[in-house]
Amino acid sequence: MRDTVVMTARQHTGRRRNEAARQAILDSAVNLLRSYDAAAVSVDAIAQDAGVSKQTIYRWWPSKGAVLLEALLDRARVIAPTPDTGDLEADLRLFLINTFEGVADSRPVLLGVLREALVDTDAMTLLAKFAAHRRAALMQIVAQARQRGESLEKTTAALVVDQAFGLLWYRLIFGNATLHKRTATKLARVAVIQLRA
Amino acid sequence: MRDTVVMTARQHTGRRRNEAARQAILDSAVNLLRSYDAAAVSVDAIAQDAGVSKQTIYRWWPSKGAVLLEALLDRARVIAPTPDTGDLEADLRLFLINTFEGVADSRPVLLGVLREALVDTDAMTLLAKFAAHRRAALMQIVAQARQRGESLEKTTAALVVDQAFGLLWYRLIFGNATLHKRTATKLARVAVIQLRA
Amino acid sequence: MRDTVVMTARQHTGRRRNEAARQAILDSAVNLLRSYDAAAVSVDAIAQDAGVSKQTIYRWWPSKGAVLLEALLDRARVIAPTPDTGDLEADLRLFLINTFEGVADSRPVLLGVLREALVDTDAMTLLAKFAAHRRAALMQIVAQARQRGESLEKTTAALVVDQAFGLLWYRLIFGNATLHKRTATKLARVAVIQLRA
Amino acid sequence: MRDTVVMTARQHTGRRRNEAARQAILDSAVNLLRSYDAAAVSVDAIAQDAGVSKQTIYRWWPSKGAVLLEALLDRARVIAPTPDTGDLEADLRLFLINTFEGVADSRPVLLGVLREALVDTDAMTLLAKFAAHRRAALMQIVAQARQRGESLEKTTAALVVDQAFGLLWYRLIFGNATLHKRTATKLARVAVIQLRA
DNA sequence: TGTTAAACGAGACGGTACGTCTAGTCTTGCG
DNA sequence: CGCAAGACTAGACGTACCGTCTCGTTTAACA
Repeated sequence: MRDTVVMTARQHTGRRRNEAARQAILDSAVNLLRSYDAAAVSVDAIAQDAGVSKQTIYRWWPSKGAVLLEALLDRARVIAPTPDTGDLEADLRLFLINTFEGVADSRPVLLGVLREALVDTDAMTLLAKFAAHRRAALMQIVAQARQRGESLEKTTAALVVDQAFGLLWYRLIFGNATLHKRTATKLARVAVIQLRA
Repeated sequence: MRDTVVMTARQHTGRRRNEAARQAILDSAVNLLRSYDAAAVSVDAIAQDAGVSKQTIYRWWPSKGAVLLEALLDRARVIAPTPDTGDLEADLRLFLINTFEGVADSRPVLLGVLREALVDTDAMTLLAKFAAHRRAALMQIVAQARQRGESLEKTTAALVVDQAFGLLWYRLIFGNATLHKRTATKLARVAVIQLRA
Repeated sequence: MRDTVVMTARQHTGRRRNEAARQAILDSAVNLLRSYDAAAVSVDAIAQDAGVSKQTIYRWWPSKGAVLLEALLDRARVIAPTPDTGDLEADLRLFLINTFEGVADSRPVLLGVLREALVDTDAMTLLAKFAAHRRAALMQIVAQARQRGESLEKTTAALVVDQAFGLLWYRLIFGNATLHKRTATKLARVAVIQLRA
Repeated sequence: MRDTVVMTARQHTGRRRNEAARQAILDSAVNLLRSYDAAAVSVDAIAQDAGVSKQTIYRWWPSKGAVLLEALLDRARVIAPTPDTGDLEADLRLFLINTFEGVADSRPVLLGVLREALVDTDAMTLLAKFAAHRRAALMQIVAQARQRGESLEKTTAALVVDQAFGLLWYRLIFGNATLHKRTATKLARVAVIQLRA
């Protein structure tokens, strides 16, 4: 679809994996998740849009969910780095602002991945791993503060982390409120209050 | 009928909706969601398990998601009442404990509903409405405290509410931590701290 | 449908069968068979069009096919009388002309009945009985000639009769040629030749 | 070979149609039509009996009727060849005997096809085409005689042909008389009389 | 320079579920 | 009891999608 006009068709790469095809697949996955109403993202559609055979998809990914997840990660500004400014609230604020921003325009992708994960156990495993990874990143910020001498309870930290990502997912799913920079700022502030209480 | 002069809303004639069938359908929906691997909850399966024709399901619900959602609500010990003890933290604690308890053994049902909602727009509308209703109940607790004279910011309240339900859904989805009574207690405590800060 | 504007609704007749309802049902059956694409003649449609409950249909007829068949017979100019002019060819000609004429604008009805008969054994029994009746009428013409002294073989007569009605149904079904008055005339002529050979 | 010629058409890629599946489907269609009460020939039943997915049927045929028709043709001992013995009556006799024989044990199949054709327009189109083909074959026999110098009217020929096939279908449908070899012989004789009259 | 084997496109296949449609039965309350 | 309204069971219909399975082609790497 995208290729019809300009490109002279992807080259075969013979025995080696065709990186262009991989990219085209991930692009198509994201595009379809974004453009259509979420439900309409079938593997056939991805394959067709990417100008790729369905088999090529299933050669490299075990399921649709896995494709979507990799598409998410590949694209993911979602993945905010762990800052270390020496100030707990500042670190939290930066992390959350980055995360919220990255997530904002990936909403359909994230929800698509979640949907698939709720259907397919394997996909859920992958997504859960990703979520764990993100929690670890946020925990790391608290750990840094603890290493600087602050006395912060570990149980509380776990709660705060889940509250933060919970807020994120909750609003992504239900769309009841936005995930602005201001929200992130406020969230960082109250998180610090909780942690130090 | 056509002859009668003043029509005060047509009398119901014809066979009435079979309430037993309705209950059987909702029961089966819940049972299947609970017992099997989530994916196996097909409309055919529900119909068969309920000893009902598929048509009877589609006569009363627009889609599978709608059935699951109603099953959820129907059963919902999920739906905790809004307590009013005169103490903010106590109210929050009670509400959250009840909510967590109700949710605990409904996990497969809730995730099934969520899955369907992510596929089916109508189902999502319904689920979102339900979620809004629950948020309102929690907000009500804060409003009660405000009426007792406490000065609590509304924006913060909204954030705290979404954090609480966010935590709930996040842990339901990813299963990374449980939703104990202790968690609810702790959550209530930190929520109060946030609100009063 | 027909009734909405003018009629003031059929009266209930209490314990006795409502003849108006019977007529309305047969009318609707024929109308629907004629107007729509044959396939759309459901019992619900007939009931609705006749302003009648489905149960009323099934109270008096065993199946849809039976309704259609009775509708056919009721309406049936199809049912040509057995003429007796004293001349074999003239009798045949008259009978066939009448039959063809009656059949011409009942094509959708006849095909509808046939369709139903091919699905429903009971309906087929009824239709076969009707067909036998019609064959008997045509045989009667030959019998009359025989009584006038003509020597006509019975086996041949049976063949000629089936050829005539066969032609009729064949052309009704496949629509490959029309059933004009001229066709009837010609058919009568060749039939006589066959019979006297 | 196919390769030697200049190929303008696109090369076939992809998995090729499974001929065994096609055969199995047609076999099952015929078997079910024969064995069960006509009505029980559902697409699901055919698919199951053939060990084939329903989608595979719908991939290749537009409707159930189309499958049944092809099953009929595929099997068709129905399709008698056009003989050319140099004698009109002999040719007719041979053709009709063959046709009757072929038709005899295909009765359920033929009626099944007819039933479907009366429901489904596409199927009717196919069946009508088949019928036209058969009429042409019979007409051919008359044409041969005309070429040998016999003066046979064309209009009469058309009538005779429709009478013959009409007889065939009429008796198939109503089962009022059999389609013996003797019937065919007699039919050929009277047909010749008609044609030469 | 061939030969081999992985990667690829196309696309058929089995399976499972969806939501729709009918036939025929059953139930309720009015007349 | 006849009737209108209309819910109910049973089961077929045709569609959509998943993940698997050929085919025949392309090309990197090896012989």
